[in-house]
Amino acid sequence: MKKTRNTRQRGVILDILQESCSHPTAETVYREARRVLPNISLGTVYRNLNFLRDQGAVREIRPSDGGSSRFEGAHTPHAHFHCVHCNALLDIPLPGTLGNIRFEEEEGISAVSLIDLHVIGSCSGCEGGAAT
Amino acid sequence: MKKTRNTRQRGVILDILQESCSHPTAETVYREARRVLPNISLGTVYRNLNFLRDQGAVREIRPSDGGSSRFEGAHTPHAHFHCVHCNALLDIPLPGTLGNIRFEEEEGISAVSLIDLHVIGSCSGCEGGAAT
DNA sequence: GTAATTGCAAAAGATTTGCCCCATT
DNA sequence: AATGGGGCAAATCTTTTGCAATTAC
Repeated sequence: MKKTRNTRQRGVILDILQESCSHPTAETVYREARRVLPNISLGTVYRNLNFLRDQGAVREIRPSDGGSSRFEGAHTPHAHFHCVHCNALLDIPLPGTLGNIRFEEEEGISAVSLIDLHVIGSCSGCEGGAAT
Repeated sequence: MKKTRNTRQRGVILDILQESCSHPTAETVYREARRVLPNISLGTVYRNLNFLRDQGAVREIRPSDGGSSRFEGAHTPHAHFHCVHCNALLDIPLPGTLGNIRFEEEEGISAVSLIDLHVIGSCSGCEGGAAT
């Protein structure tokens, strides 16, 4: 395998994700990163996000409502709650019962590597309010 | 509310989705539709897919691995299995236990409108095989 | 007749990539 | 010094949109 280097850019990007709990988009990570490295480019941010994702250091979340990907430092398995009004993304526990389900016994499934659960609704900040 | 019309294009698109079980992309729906309506445009396909989705007649699935959206005729709630090797998308039952979980009791959640469960792994056709 | 809808083509976003230079090892 | 990685900009890909012409009602 090819060896990787510890560049300042990569470190900064990883730091940002590990310290954030807002699940930023690539663009947001970019803006954050520029405060530390004013010359960093968006392409570099994307390349590193993909790299870190492939290494398992970062997780990419694709909102089911069609916005851009959001990222988080990878920690223990959990699910996500997505507020349709304000677009907030919250970590929530992964229901334990999902771990007991033998999806492999379903017709057509051979092995399961990941369970991705998105709960969509309205967050406390937005209450039941229907945003136009 | 504004009134809608039953155009041939819209009907054909809905038919395609209701008869397919492969969860086609917009592009694929477009190719299918052209067999019946050779002049239909991709823009029309997108407009109608969005329209039908908003009416609840069609469901849009955004693969967590970053491909384009896929569509299905809306039927009873179910989850999806996504094969990382061949990209197949299969309907699987939504685990009943999820219905019992009171996500609203989680910190920050006020109301839940939809549960989106994606199980990712390898399908029977691909077995454990690692595709390059 | 009227307004919703289409086809076409251009536009908009998001993400990727080529290329050449620079920095890490 | 060797080469992985960065910066910049152009390219890609998917999806949306403006507009004039068309069609369902």
